[in-house]
Amino acid sequence: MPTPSRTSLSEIVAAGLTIVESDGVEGLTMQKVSAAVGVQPPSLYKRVAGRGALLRLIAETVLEDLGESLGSAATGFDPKADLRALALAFRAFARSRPGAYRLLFAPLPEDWAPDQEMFVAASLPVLRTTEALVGPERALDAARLVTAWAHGFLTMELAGAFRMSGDLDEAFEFGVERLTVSLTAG
Amino acid sequence: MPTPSRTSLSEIVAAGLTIVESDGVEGLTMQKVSAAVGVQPPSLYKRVAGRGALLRLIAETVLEDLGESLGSAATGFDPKADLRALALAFRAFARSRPGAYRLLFAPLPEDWAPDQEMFVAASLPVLRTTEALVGPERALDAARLVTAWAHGFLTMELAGAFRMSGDLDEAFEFGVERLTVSLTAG
DNA sequence: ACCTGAACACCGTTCAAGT
DNA sequence: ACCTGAACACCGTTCAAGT
Repeated sequence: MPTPSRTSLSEIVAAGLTIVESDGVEGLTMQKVSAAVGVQPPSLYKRVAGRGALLRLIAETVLEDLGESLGSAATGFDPKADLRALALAFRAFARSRPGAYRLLFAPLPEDWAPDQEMFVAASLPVLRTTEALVGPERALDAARLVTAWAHGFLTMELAGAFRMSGDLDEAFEFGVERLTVSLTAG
Repeated sequence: MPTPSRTSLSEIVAAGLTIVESDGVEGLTMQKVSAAVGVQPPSLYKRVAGRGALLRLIAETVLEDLGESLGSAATGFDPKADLRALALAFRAFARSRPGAYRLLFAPLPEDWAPDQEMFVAASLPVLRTTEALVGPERALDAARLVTAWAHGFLTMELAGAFRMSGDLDEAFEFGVERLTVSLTAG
């Protein structure tokens, strides 16, 4: 006699996302997730291979959201304006969902990092913009320069790693400007 | 009747550093540490407040090492050459000790992040170099641009986040060059 | 087919008891 | 003064048993 389903994979992922945001990656436990969806911990394993697999699913969801944010930030008309818009969208995303953002680059247990292609897909708007700026030859190097800077900046901002003195907004704008210059002067 | 000490704080930290390097931050358990120094887990609490405190001590050790690496990379004579040397030293450090490097920016449990001033101290060579390049006014913004890029690049390189196509060494050199240009053209 | 309780191997941490 | 074993509250995960 079949037992009626009391939860679903998407509900589990959604609950996990909420927990990651409030308690961080370390705070995501199968027990919290199971409690959030109204089930006992062992039942989760009917839908998810384990904690690592769940973290990957959550991270992939976040990557999709990030990709959408970036995708709608770039217009495709003015590459210099797009570069700035992408940077601002990136920062806005990380600041509004710091837990989710941190998950993307957190050292996940046992090779549960999200699929490589999902990172590529999410950063496609950046690659298109740098291609418009520096041409196809250097587009990838330029995209790496920009994304590395943006990611590093946000990681350090979220970690409070440079709250020394000075305005962080200004520091970010400084970065955008100089990067834009360096990619258009070449 | 006093029991003879069977270990020491420095031995514990050293053992922890080794474990972080081999097993990652998540892999550092008090049990592994205690086994490595030849003691029972509860004994560690005589010298260290807990796992978080130990991680902080380890991270501070790593920060000191990084600061030394950076400090000996810059000569102080040629700021442009120093910037490149700093970037290469930074990358060499992260690649030779990825576990230790990752620890620096890992989300540590409960506010156990290393002291703010230790980050500042470690990155002082970068600040001195950018000051020589762009002047005292913009030195901090410029240092943040460089360190954010370098940190972001290494985080993504270590995470395998952009092993797509293309040469990573080349991408790194591209970044150094463009950043140097952007900081000397202003 | 899905859920559950019990169980196992692991955690961090506390504490009374030993020397 | 330092160490230990026992204990506690928590983990992730497996599995036999229920419906």
